[in-house]
Parts: sequence; structure tokens; C-alpha cells
Amino acid sequence: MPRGKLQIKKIENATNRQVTYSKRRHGLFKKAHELSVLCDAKVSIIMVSSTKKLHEFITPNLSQKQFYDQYQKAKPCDLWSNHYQAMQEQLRKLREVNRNLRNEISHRKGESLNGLSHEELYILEQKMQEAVDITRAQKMKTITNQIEKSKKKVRNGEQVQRTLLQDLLFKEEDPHYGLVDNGGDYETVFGCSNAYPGLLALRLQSNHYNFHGGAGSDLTFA
Amino acid sequence: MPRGKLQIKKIENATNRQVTYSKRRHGLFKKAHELSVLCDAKVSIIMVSSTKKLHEFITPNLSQKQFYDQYQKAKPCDLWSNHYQAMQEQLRKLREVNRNLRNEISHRKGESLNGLSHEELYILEQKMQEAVDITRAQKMKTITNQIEKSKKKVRNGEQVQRTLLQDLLFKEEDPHYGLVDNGGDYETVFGCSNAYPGLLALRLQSNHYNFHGGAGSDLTFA
DNA sequence: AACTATTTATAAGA
DNA sequence: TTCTTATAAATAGTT
Repeated sequence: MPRGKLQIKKIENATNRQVTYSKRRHGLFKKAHELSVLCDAKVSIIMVSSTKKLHEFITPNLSQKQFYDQYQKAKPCDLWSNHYQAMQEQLRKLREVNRNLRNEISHRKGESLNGLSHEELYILEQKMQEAVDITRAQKMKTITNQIEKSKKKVRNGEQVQRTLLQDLLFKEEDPHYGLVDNGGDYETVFGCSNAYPGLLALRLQSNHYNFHGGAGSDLTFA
Repeated sequence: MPRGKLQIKKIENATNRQVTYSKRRHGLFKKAHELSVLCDAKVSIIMVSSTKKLHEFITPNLSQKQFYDQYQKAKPCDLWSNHYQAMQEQLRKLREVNRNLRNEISHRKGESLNGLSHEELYILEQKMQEAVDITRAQKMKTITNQIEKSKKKVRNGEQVQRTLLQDLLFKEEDPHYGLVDNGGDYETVFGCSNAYPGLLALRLQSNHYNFHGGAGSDLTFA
């Protein structure tokens, strides 16, 4: 229907037909489900595709067998019955748990608060504020850790540099590269995620020294 | 769906349910017909409404009986197997949804925050603070409403008292009970749930007046 | 499997 | 019931 109206006649291209079958089957089952819930009706759908595949829909809490039994007298097949009922029970419980979880989340999102008394709202507010505080503390901890790590890396890099520089000065005695007074400038405390540009610059500088000193760098900043 | 989104749950109004059943049945059968034509599939639908009315759809040129015969002959066990697999799938999905919900709640309770980056923590904190603010606002609204109600009740009670007192003074002229200067003391704004003791006192006083005045009290404070 | 321009379905109101 | 209409949902073609 979209992107141009569709003629209701057999789709000749087998691939398209298959895709459409799949999409529309999904749509049909969804509609059937909505109808059975909204209108408290029992619905049974059985489909056989052109490739002879079988698909079926049945109103929840009602087996195809039960449906048949009601609709016409069909054979019993009770082997599955117990298993089936256990599963239905599982499903029911899970759905209930789910509902409760959604409810709780929704309250914690500040939704559907209209039914609550001010006492309940007060308790909810307290709990949420506690959680916010915990989260804030955790955030600060994370940030502090990251800053500490950055500082350590910087100190480490600085140390390596000093060593390299000493090696350089010791092994070669070229007066043109006497850059000794560069050493004390890396105590900067980097802002958290902004640390990388600074570290990259540091690494580039190391490479520069390596070019002259020859020692392989094993600095790993990332 | 139009004119406001619809919740998929049983329509309580029987007339609306009937109308919706009729409309949606039409829609469902139309979809089924299109599907069977477009995709060259065989489709069978049987429905029982909440009023026990039976409706069915079957792909043209195929009787319901033929369809069942084919279905039952070819797939006596697959019928269960399919159903079983569908249920397993449902269970799996529900469990997954459940996990996610639990996860979200746990974060919002300030639990299991260790895996989160400080950016994630920041966003979480923001969201939770928003929810706290909404809840606080809702709480204030609830409290304000309740205070307003209490004030109204107090004013009402005061009015009744004045009337009773006037009746009393008018009908009996006993000088021992000249309590006229008591009237202006009830403007107090009661704290929310603390309102009732005050109102109870008021009622007791009314009864006292009644004892002398004789007019039956129809005050209902609760 | 995801997207999106359209068509279709339909809830509420007349 | 049936018609209308504003809006939500489905989906054909495309990526």
C-alpha cells in the first residue's frame, strides 16, 4: 500500500511473495491478538503458505486443541497437557512480574504518580534522591579514578622521557640538541576525556627523541 | 488507535466492545483475504465472540472441513510442536525483557553502577534527578490539595457552629452559657493529616452546644 | 533488518 | 447502525 497502491493479486516474484507473507502474517497475528484481548473473543488462525509451511495463531490461554474441542469434536492429545499448563503458568507469572517491574520503573521515572498519596510520594522521593546521591558519588569516584590514571600515565611518560634524554645526552654529545630544560612541564592535571590530545602530543615528542636516541619506545598511553 | 492511542486490554463497555469486535473482525478478515490472495496461502480463521457468536473466514475455494482434514492429517504433532515452540519463544522474550527491566530498576536504585562510565553515570543522575523533581512537585500538589480541602472543611464547620450558636442564643437565654467570644479561633490552617484531631475537637464542641440547643448535628467531617 | 513515504485501519463522535 | 474524520498502525519498496 505504501509507495504506491498495491493490486490485490498473487505476487509473482517468489522472494517478494515470501517477504510479504512474513510481514503480513505478523500483522494479521498482531491484529488477531489485539482483537481477542480487546473484545474478549477466542480466535484461531491456521495458515499454510505457498511453500507449505504451517503457521498458527491462537488466543492466549487457549490451546488449538481446546479450540477444536469446542468447535468440533476432535481427538484428545493429553500428552502435552501438563507441560502446556505449566508453561502457561510460567508465562502468567512472568507477565505479572513484568507488570510490577514496569510499574516500579514508571514511578521512578516520575510517571503515573496520580494515584499516590503524599506520604507515598515522600517515600518515593526520598528513595530516588538516595539513588541520585549514590550515582553522583559513583560518578565522582569514576572521574577521580580516571584523573589519577591520567596523572600516573603522565608521570610515567615523563620518567621515560627523562631516561631517554639522559641516554641521549650520555651516548651522543651533539651540542645542537641540548633540550634539558624541557622536563618539568607535564604535571598538568588533564580534564577527564580531554586527556588524549595531551597524551598524543607527549607521544609525538617521545618519537622525536627516539629519532635521535634510537631506543624503542614502549609507551602505551591508550 | 486514532483519536488517541488505545490500550490493548479488554474493553469494559459492552457496547463499545461489540462495535470494536465487529469493525476489527471485518478488518481482520479483509487482511486475511488479501494475504491469501497476494501470497497464495491458505488461511483459516475461526472466532468466538464474548457473546458466543461464531464467525469464520476461509480462503476461497476451500471448505473449513477440507482445511482441517488436511491440517490434522498432515500435522497432528506439529500442531503441538509449533505451539510449544511459540511458547518457549514467548518465555525467552519475556525473560529477556524482565532482565532489562530489572537492570534498569537496579540502576535507578543506585545499584550495580560499577560497569558504567562517568558519562553514563552523569546521564543517569540527570534522569533520576528529573524524576525526583517531578515526584516532589506531585507531592507538593497533593499536599496543597489536601490543605485546601481541610481549610474548606474547617470553614464549613465554623459556619455551622456560628449558626448553632446563634440558634442557641436566640432560643434559650440562659446567662450561664454566654460563650459568645469563642467564635473567632478557628482560622488555624491545619497541617495535612493533623487536621483530624482538630476537627474531632470541633465536633465534640458542636455536640456540647447540641446538648443545650437541641438541634441535631449533620456535620460530617470525615 | 531498518527506514520511510504512503496507504489502511479504526476510535470517537455525529 | 453507518458515516465521517483525525490519528495511529501497517506496510511496499528501498537501502
